[in-house]
Amino acid sequence: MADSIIERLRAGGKKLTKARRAILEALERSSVPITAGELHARLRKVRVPIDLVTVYRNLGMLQKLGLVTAVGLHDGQMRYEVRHGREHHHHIQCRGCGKIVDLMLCPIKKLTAVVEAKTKFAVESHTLEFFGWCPQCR
Amino acid sequence: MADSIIERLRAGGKKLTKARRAILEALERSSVPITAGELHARLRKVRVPIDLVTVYRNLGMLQKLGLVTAVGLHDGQMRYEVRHGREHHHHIQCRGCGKIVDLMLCPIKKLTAVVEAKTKFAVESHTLEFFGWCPQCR
DNA sequence: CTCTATGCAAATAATTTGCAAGCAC
DNA sequence: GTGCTTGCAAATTATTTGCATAGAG
Repeated sequence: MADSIIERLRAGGKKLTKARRAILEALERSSVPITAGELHARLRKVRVPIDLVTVYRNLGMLQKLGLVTAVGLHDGQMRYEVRHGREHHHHIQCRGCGKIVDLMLCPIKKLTAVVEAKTKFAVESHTLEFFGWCPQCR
Repeated sequence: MADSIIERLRAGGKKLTKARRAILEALERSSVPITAGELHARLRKVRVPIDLVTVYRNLGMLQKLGLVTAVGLHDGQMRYEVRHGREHHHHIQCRGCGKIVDLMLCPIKKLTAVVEAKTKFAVESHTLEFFGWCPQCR
């Protein structure tokens, strides 16, 4: 796990517990965003006796620190992925099998100024997700 | 309420009930997406005695028929807006007061071909939401 | 009349909160 | 030691489902 993550935790007055370390490592292992439940299941499979509540609490905290990003794919639950040290990107999910694929692109940056001019809002973030049918399902 | 909506309902084997008409009218009155709960509250305020369950069931059905669109703004609940007869667009929500404003723009159409080429998915839809701070809250 | 729609109660599912005990620093 | 953390139980919130009755076409 990157040193800078530990620094960011310290800067937020957070401690590096066993549970927390396991959560961060599991998140870093995943190439696509996963739900709190999936994360919890993966940890238990590796014999990390952790409570689901702890997973939720840590995901929330990591999000506030900007180390993790939440992704909502409209299926009733949130998914989370490491943000720290990874490039900003978006996703596409298959309507058939639910598979998620990273899309290493973002056409929004140039648009932010337009949005700010139109709305007078100070744009802080955005979400962009695609839905469709993967090669196997279509 | 537009005739074509009634036609679309009929085409789907749906009836035009009092509750359904009220839901559609309330949705058409709203300029921004609203939650099932908000919709329910507005109907009761106008003395339309309808059950929350009926609201949910109708929103789900209208979505399947393509008459309504679901918008997820990452705050634990879905919002819905009329799609039929309105132009495709996106939204921005204030992190402070929660206010939602329509953004009549969409930079994604041109991008769809790129995404399809990259992923081999057949892209069906997308979501794009902005978050930031409105003039009053920043 | 027939089939869809609704209300009411109850069930799910995801996520959050309270509190006492545990662990990092 | 002291304060952040965790586990366990319980509460919340959003949404869904079962079933008998009511209503549209």
